[in-house]
Amino acid sequence: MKILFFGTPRFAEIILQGLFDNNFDVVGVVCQNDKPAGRGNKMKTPHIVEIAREKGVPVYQFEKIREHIEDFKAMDYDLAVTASYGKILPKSFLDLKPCINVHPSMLPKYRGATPIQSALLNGDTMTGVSIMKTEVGMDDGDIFVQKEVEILPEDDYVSLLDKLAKVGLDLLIETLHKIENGNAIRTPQDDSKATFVKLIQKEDALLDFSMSAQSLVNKVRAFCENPVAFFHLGEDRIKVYKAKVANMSTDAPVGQIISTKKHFQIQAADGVFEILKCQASGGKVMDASSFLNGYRFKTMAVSL
RNA sequence: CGCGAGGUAGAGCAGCUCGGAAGCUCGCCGGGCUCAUAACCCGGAGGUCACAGGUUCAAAUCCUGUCCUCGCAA
Repeated sequence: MKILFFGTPRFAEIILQGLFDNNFDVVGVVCQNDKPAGRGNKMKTPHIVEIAREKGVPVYQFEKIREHIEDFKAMDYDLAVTASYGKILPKSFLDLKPCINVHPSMLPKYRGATPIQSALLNGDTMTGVSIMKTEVGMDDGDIFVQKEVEILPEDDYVSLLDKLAKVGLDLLIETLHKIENGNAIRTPQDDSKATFVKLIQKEDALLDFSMSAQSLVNKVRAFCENPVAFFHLGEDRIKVYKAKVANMSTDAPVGQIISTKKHFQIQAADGVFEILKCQASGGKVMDASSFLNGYRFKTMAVSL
């Protein structure tokens, strides 16, 4: 069975690599265009391109899928597989050949672009992965199989994504075999239970200390890779990569920095938020003790 | 040529404006105090101040070039 793979970021990389490792016949990889990124706005090629090229698999970076329907018609493949491709596939493409999708949530919960972050933000203790038929609608196709995955308190976006991708790979392989053998069964989603999650904006990552300490920690966990939770301290912007709820209570006002000696602690609405790993503008990411060793506090209250 | 910050001991920083004996916090090693400790006290090791040129009696500090790291914006 010849597979045409669609996907761009890390989640897709893991799935694609897994397909290669299990000797699936991937005949092409479609991913997003090179984009100007970082300092100097140099063009950056998605990392998945390297993974594909290592295997000698052709890579297609189409700006608009619907303008390349003829190209797809000319390709020799049996099934399209998508894994966080990042764009909605047009009906004209979906009508060509069957297409299935790996979605990191227990559909119909968390349809949309940010299921992993949303589960963390909401403090969920369980999430999962679904393999489904790709349809024109947003993540609303029939489900082949799905499996729950536990979210541990210490999980963050990166660790959870890795877990979900691995489970997703297993489920995908299982489904591919069933499709090949003609015994795949799929069941419709219960649309009445569907929930949707939106793209993340940079401002969503601002830490508002009038929220609970746990929800602040959840924000840090959800955004640890991008855009990274942050707050303003005087003129500086501090990005927080890792944090926990400190087991203590004070009567300090919200946003007050409680300790800068051994611990970097800030008062939140209902408790104390402790920073474990952070970064100031222009500086490197460092653990709290290193940060506190050198940082010169000009103010002891977070700008709200 | 998008805007900006920075490279000084194992880590994080000050010193640079106004050139003139390398400092601070933490860690590490040794000793002391303590019922005890992430606490406290005393002592110690550890740095060609990113690299290369230049100016100077003298450069971490001034000038020129190179390499590297990072924040913002897209």
